[in-house]
Amino acid sequence: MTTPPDAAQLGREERRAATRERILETAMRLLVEQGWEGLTIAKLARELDYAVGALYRYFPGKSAILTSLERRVVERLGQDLERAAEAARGARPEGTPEAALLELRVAVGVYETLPLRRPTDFKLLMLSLGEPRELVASEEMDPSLLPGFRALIGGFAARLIAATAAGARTEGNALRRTLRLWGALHGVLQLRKQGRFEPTLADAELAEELVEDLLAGFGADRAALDGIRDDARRLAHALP
Amino acid sequence: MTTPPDAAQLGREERRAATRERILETAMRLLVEQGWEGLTIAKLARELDYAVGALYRYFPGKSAILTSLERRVVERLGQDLERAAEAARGARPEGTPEAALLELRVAVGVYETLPLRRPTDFKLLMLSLGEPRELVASEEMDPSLLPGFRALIGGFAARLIAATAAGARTEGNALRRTLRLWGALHGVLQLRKQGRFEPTLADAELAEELVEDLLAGFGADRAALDGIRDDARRLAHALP
Amino acid sequence: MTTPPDAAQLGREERRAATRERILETAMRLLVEQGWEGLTIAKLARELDYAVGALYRYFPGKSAILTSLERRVVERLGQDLERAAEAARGARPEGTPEAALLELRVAVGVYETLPLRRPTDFKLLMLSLGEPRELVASEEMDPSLLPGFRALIGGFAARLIAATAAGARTEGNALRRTLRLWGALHGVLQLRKQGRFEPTLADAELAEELVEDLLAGFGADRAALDGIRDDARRLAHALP
Amino acid sequence: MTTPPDAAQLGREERRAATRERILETAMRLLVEQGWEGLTIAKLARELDYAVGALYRYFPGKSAILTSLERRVVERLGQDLERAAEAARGARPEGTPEAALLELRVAVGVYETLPLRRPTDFKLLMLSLGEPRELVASEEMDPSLLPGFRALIGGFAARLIAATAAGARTEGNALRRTLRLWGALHGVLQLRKQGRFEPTLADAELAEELVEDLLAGFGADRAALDGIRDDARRLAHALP
DNA sequence: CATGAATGAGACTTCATTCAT
DNA sequence: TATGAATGAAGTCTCATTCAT
Repeated sequence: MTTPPDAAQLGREERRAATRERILETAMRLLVEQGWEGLTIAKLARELDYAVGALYRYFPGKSAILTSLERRVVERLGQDLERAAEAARGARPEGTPEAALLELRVAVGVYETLPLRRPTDFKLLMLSLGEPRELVASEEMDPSLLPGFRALIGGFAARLIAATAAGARTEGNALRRTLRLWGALHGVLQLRKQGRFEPTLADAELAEELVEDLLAGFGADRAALDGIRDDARRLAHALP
Repeated sequence: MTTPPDAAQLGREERRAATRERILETAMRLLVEQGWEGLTIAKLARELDYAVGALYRYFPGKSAILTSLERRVVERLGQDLERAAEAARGARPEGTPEAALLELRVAVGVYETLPLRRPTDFKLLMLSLGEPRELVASEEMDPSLLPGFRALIGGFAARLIAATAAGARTEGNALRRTLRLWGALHGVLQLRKQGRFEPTLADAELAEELVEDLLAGFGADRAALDGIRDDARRLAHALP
Repeated sequence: MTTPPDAAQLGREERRAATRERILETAMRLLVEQGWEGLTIAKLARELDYAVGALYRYFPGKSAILTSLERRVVERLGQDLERAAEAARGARPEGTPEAALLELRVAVGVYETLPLRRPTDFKLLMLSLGEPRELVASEEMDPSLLPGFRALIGGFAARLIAATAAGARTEGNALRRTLRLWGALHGVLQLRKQGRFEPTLADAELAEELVEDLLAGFGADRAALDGIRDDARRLAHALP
Repeated sequence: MTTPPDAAQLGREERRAATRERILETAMRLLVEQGWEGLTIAKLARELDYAVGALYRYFPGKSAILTSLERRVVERLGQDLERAAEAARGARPEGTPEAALLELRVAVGVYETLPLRRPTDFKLLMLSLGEPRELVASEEMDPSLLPGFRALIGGFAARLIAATAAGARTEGNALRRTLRLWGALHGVLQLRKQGRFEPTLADAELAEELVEDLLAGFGADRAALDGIRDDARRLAHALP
């Protein structure tokens, strides 16, 4: 039942993966451009210059596509976080409270700049988090999504702990603080959509202020936050 | 030629309004139970034991129903805020910083407890705020929704200003702080849906912690926050 | 089973007739303004400031309204013809070929000017004659329509015969000529709708030329036709 | 990567065209049998033993079907005219007045015999010309219909001019005469539907008489018309 | 692997008609 | 008589999915 792993096969597998990727790319674009009802299989196929039936060779159905989209978003966010950590590492003398705070701040900045860096990714998250019903019925929910999600949260929490250890802020449950930070930040970013009602809502600095408020609320020193602000911004926006 | 302009007429108007209400009630339930695509005219009619056509005597179309739902939610939230303000007024000596802080804290609590007090209302807000695309196309968006929304925000902001004036917290732009507070709170509340992934997310105290963090970040005294916590909880949960 | 014909009853009957008339008037307007699908019972009732159900006290159904509309058109056309004959009578010395020709010409003019004088009536005729299917299913077709129609045709034919007898034109089957004349005239008038494709089609003189061609084809003298043209025009347009 | 661009490909295209044809055929039948409201997508699908959705792969909507039907009718009429001209060419010595008159007469005969040769096509024209409102909203009216229509009219006019040049009839504006002829002929043919009221109306010779009347009215010699009548009839009826 | 024809349920909306009040 | 709430079938169109080629 196993297929011979020779060159031809590999080439085939690779082409398959590339096609899957193309499909997901286009699906994501349609999704955020035209909303849920804008993503139809027929439109997707037309956009890809494919036949409708062909898509079903790559995905068992529409909801599988949606699940894959969600996973991709989570994965990319994880990669962003890693890259950001690396970039932040060298910006301050290692081991200092400031270094730990900057690393934490940049990690938050990764999410903060998501609507700018990957608007479609962010919109998908909005869709996912906003729907009272699950996007994809729980039974068919790909369980592999969960670890990715956990890893993300874990990464944040680790940085909070590191910052604490470095004396940058007071004690407190790191996981809970992470979740508060993430939820709050997402909530504020999400308000941007309502900018047509209240222009202030579309304001990009609203999120930055929130993050500083919260970190200050967690015990971080306002002066220290001021000191790293420019570097944090630069590093976060420098991400792909 | 003249029609009796009293009892009979009035009765008819009243029954009409009652029917409208019933329709909205049921629509709301379907919406939050089954999501956007779960609310179909046919299902709504079946649930109401009505013929499909009958609904169109009460609302010109599906989007009119959605708009009405949104307006109702905003209106009720406004009423909640007023009642909460009244209730909070007597709980502390008037004019003291604590009184101002409590009033502010209870106002936030109104939103904080919304998922418990009016789960369907909250879910509708989630839906509204979460959809990247507008629920109802902007052109047909009932403009009367906007003032209600503005009034809500304004009410919050006024309380922030009052608290500041009473010395309960440091200076800062009240409107921007209101928006941050609201967005952040909504974001954290919204995470509860994800409780199946991460049980902590369903935790009711997460929101409370966030609010205290933020108010502290705005300059409020942690001790004062501790002092009013129980009263604030009680007053907010006592709302209908 | 007969109702007492006293004053009150009569008044009631009269009011009933007046209401029927109002309904027909409005129905006709909707019909020609918005086409078949533009005439709906609900719209009709709204326009009349009536309840839907009320209309069913005056007409058993929609098709009864349509039938009544058709009858009214035919009746009014008959009245027009009578008035026109009367008016034409005095314009030329009685008994002369010219008098007979003028009377005939004016009778034709009655139909020729119908689109101007009663646009809605004419459009209804277009609708009736143009639909391959009967407008109103034959079974429910009011048989009283037929006599009116026959009378109309008969009136025309009589004038053709009179004109022949007076030497104004050559022999030929009067009924057949009438039908040819009527059909041809209607056909040309009907083309006006296509004026947006070919402006000439909207030209009012096209019909006049056709009538003269045909009468000439029937044997009438071109000079005589020229001689009565202005009077014929004037008399036909003077009708209500 | 290249797909076989021959047999298979062609076969599919051909089948597609054939299906389109089948749809149009059936639509035309329903249309003329049951009128505008008799042509519904559901009925059409049922008649074709198709699913409703399938039709939308061939036509973007109902009005596209109607437009296509109209175009087909106009196109076929144009082809008929060409064939008839060819057939008439040899029947009389070239260049004689009689040859020109015959060619003209046969061209008219093409339309005259349309109700017999292509009853459904004629009924569609009745529908099109008879509806006061446009069948298909002007904006979505396929502009390619117009040239076909113009060409048709132009063909008639050219023959009238040719006949005049050959001395067969007196001077007069050819285009206007064409339009009169066409409109009048259509009007008389259209009366046939009313045969149930007045049997004479169903009479096939009524149209022939009209045409001769009109051509005579245009100045043609009655004797010449008599001389070509049989040939004209034969040639016109010989068309497919 | 790819195609695209076909399915069929289901979406929203309209409308002539009935009937309790 | 008049009202207007209610019916329910029918309208057009969409869409995820299947399957023979």
